[in-house]
Amino acid sequence: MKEIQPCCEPVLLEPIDPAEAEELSRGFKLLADPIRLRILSLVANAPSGELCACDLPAAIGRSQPTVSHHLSLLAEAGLLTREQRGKWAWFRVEAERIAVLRDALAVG
Amino acid sequence: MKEIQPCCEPVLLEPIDPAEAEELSRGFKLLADPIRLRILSLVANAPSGELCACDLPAAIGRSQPTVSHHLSLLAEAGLLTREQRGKWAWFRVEAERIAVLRDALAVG
DNA sequence: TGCCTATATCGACATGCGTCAATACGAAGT
DNA sequence: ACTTCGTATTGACGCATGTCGATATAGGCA
Repeated sequence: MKEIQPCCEPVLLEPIDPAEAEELSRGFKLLADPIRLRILSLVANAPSGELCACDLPAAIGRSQPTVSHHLSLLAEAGLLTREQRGKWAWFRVEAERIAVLRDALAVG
Repeated sequence: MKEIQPCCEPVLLEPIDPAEAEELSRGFKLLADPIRLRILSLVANAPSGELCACDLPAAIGRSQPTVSHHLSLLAEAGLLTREQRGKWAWFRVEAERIAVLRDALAVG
């Protein structure tokens, strides 16, 4: 639905306006859940750089609908990209998207 | 209550375990609100490096209790430090704490 | 066609959280 | 002591969200 924009001034280095704060907070909300962080970590550290959704419920100990829900949120925001291969869905991390959030926390 | 630990492996560079994910997600939860981001930005960009709580309700357009609540959350987590001077409360950004969260998003 | 499996969606529930009015606390000044 | 003013706390409200069971969708295979 809403992709995280590759914009946004660094929060600590320059004043941000309400709109930017709203935008950035939407990004951090996605990182504000331990399951989603573990999903990102698992995908990022997969040997091939991608991970099949089928492995995630067992790997993180949540139901398939719950995992599917989190994957959708991460993909909608552009933090993950989904590639359907046959009946399996493979995911990769979109590093630049995460870098946007990281850079917003740049310290003087 | 819970301070953000200066620990935590980079999410994208090495696998994180559930406990680290829990810990990190608590940190990002604090950044997952536009009002708190604006507070951090206002304090960080204050000319003297510190800001009086008294200026915040007008600056961000929220009630005094709401601002006080957010300030407490940020201070409890160590992202802000509070200094009471007379009846005024002055806040500073604890840059290293925020750097911990930023570094967790390090990209290969 | 029919079955199996991987994934998505729906519906419902409990919990968490942002918000403010009202109130309490606390420090400085008269 | 009393008042004033900045801040913290309480209580209550609505809304968002994480979760799962049940169900739907869709692709591969026999």
